[in-house]
Amino acid sequence: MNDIPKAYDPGAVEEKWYKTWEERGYFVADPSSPKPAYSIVIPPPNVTGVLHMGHVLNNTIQDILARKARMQGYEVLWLPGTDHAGIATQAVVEKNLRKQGLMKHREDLGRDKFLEHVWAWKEKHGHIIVQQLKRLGCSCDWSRLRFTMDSDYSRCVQKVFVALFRDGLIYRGLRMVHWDPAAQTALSDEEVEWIEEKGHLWYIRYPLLDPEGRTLPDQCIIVATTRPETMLGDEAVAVHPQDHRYRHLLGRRVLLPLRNKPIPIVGDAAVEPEFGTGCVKVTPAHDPADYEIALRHQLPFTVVIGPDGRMTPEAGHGFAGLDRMEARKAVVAHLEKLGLLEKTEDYIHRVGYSQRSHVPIEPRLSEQWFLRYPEVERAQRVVENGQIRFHPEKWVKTYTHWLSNLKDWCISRQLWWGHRIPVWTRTFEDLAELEAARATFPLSDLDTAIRCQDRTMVVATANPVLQQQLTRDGWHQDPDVLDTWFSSWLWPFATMGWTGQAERDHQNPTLRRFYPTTDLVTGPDIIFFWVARMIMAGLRFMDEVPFRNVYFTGIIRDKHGRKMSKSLGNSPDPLDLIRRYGADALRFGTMRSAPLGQDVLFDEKDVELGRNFCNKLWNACRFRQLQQGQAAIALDPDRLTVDDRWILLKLNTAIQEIHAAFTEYRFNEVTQTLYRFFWTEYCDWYLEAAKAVLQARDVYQKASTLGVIDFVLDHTLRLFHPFLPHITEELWHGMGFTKRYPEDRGGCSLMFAPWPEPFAADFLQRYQLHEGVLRFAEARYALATEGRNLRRLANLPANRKVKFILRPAQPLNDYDRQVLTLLLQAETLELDPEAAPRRGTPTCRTLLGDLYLPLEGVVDVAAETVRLSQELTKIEVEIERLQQRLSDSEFQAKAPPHVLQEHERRLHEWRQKAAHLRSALELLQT
RNA sequence: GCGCGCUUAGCUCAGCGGUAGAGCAUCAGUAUCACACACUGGGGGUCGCAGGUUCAAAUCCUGCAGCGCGCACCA
Repeated sequence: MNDIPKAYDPGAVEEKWYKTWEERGYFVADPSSPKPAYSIVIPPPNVTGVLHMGHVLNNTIQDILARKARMQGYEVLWLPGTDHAGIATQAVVEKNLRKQGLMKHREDLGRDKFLEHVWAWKEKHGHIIVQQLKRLGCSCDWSRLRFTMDSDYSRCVQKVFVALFRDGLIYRGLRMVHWDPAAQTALSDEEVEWIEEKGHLWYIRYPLLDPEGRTLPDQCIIVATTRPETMLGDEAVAVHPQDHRYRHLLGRRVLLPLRNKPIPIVGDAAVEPEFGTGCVKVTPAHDPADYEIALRHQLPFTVVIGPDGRMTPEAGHGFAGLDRMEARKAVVAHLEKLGLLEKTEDYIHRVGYSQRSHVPIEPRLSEQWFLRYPEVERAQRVVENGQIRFHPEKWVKTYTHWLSNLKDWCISRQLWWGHRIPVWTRTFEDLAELEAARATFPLSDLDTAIRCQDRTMVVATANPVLQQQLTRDGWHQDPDVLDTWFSSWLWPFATMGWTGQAERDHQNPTLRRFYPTTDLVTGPDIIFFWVARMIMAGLRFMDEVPFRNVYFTGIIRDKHGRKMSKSLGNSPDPLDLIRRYGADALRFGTMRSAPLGQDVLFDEKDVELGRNFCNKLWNACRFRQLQQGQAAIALDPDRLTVDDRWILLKLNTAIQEIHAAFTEYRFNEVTQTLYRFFWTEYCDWYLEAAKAVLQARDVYQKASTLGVIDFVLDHTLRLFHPFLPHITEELWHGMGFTKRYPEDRGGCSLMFAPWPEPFAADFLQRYQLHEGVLRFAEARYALATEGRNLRRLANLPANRKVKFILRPAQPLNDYDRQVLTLLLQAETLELDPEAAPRRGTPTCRTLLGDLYLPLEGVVDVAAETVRLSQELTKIEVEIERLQQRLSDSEFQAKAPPHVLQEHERRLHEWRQKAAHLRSALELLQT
């Protein structure tokens, strides 16, 4: 017991307890438990990723919620898992294989071989993030670890696809999509980041042709463009049909420079006459707006930029093969040489970048699969009417705005790593043959949906037998995979074993108990990608919201407010922080600096503070352990000192504040309250005062105080446990608190000890815990501070024992005197109602009386005179202000009585202080 | 352009109608027997600007400015 080390060393303690909890199955959720249910599903991290600060913030919050719920007596399911992260993972593996020289392009290996490599990569790296979450202390039910590419999960994805396909919400079509030339795949609208950039507006002359197709000297139409390289694919020039500058040219043609191709001038209302020259070059295959114009005017689609971002042969000699950015320079150079570049203006515009590969996206015309979102209105309603609550609430607006401006979701990706689209097609010789084939499909198979167009039959199926058969029979399976989010949006129920068969799902104990989940904790950056879509999927397939509350964290930034990124090198490795400071320290520091709804400016200092705090907690318990003597088991009202009552009241206040903060998900406030209570109120004041009893000989009194200490520490450890799970568990056992609780409620582990509740009224009454106690205790603490200041002013070192004299303004008993002596670090404190100071005696006035440091001549008279005069001036200003206030008849008439009283009390206090200062000054002068 | 948020001590933020607060940083002192990852004391703010409401405004209202973030097909 007395060999507890002076400094807390988290390393061994943390690993030991995590292992114990896991081995004893404490994290496992039992659906058959009689307790009420509490559940969270983890936002699945990338399976091959590593832990970053965002994960730390996010998962610490989830762990706090889960651990608190367990203590509150809930059966807790925190369901963990990982995400296959299509583009990111495939890109990493491709890069790796290329580095190893195993391939140049994935086609070199072929689909099956390539996927073997990805799976091998997943097997190799997949456990890393899980291990890291464990190291952080996350109390997930690991027996239920899920992966979005698990076979069960894949079946869910396929079933959902088939169901939506059957309902006509999923369709395939030729569309202009956002194309990522680096990953070479289509993206959804949400995956494009619009970044404002400095660019140019190039004004290009397109020579006008006469009706016979001959060039007309000096007659040109000038178009303005930010992307001159696309002109190689122009098929028209458009003007507003009502624009009288150009109306007469409608129907005429211009000669497309560099390609020497005649193209028409068309009238289209989409053209804004005010912008540029009022003439738009129309590139149907490379611009969404131009695509629409082209459809309206039946223009051809000439593709001049290939899927890899290089110019195609269609771009013509001299350009074909160039990268689009090189082509831009080349086109401008050529135009300049030909004298067709009218002018170049600087221009700030927004360029779409792929969120994944950070290259400019390229609008591209291609066949893709789309989803018309289901349950949109209901999804909007459940958030607006509070069935799902957002914290902070401000995100509701963002959410509903997005939902009311939805476009269909492009769900196909030209990748190999992911859920392959479960669609097989076959084109038959004639309709009769098609009908014959169609008749062979059982209509009762809910996992299969069929659509026919002409002689082509499209079969979407999640039925594995049928899938194999179709492949065997030579049907063609769609080569694309689904957007990763198309699997993530099913996460809350697919992870719980959803099958889509109502009866089976109804029997599923996990779904029954734990769906809908209670809380979701995630970043606002994926409100559209994930949160909104989960709500839609939940409503569609479970007919119930997926969660009751969504807590949106802030984004973790560095201490300068910059986003954390690998290239900036400002992203600390959480595992390194854990090694150096401990997981508890990291958790506490992160939570303490993370206010609700605001970005978190992370500083390693926060973690240091967390470590220091753990050390403080450790030593406070160590101090208790080092005390000899027996502690009272129950608190004895007759033996409680004023300090005991004070700390009990402060504890109650802290519990109340913590409850209030938790109901609003204000985790940083909880940590701040805990910090203040434990460090300032308990350690700095209460423990120091309690030493008066602990150092005395009265064993009964000492037992009582030790009882209070144990009572407070017991509560403190429980309150801290969700934030600092490891150290609190260690101390819970070390202090022997397990003996105070039943086996399943704290006797074996702090994890299941009861969550502290504010004290009941009869408790407060029995121990006489009321306002008056606070006043008196705090007056004594204020006196201590004043006295320490006196000592400081007299330049007396803190360790020099000195005598203080107090002329008491109210009776003080011997216990109070002893406490004050201790708090003042005094040799003695003499209570003398007649005390009259000699000249040059440092003195101050407190609520409890005038305090003297009877050491003449130790004060620097000049300096002290200045200081006191300045203070007097300040006080006189305060008095003046208060007097003015109080003499105002309107204030007298309208201010509530307690405010009036408070002002009068304050005025009295200030006047007392002023009077004392004046006499102190006088004492110095003479 | 529309919407949202922020602006309080050197830094990060609390406070949201009745004497301006915390942590860190800073300055001074301390090896006191829980803790130097500590203790003690101090200094530091006309609460972005301008109006208004009120007996009383950092706090409520209006306008302005600066910063940040969403959303929007003006090439």
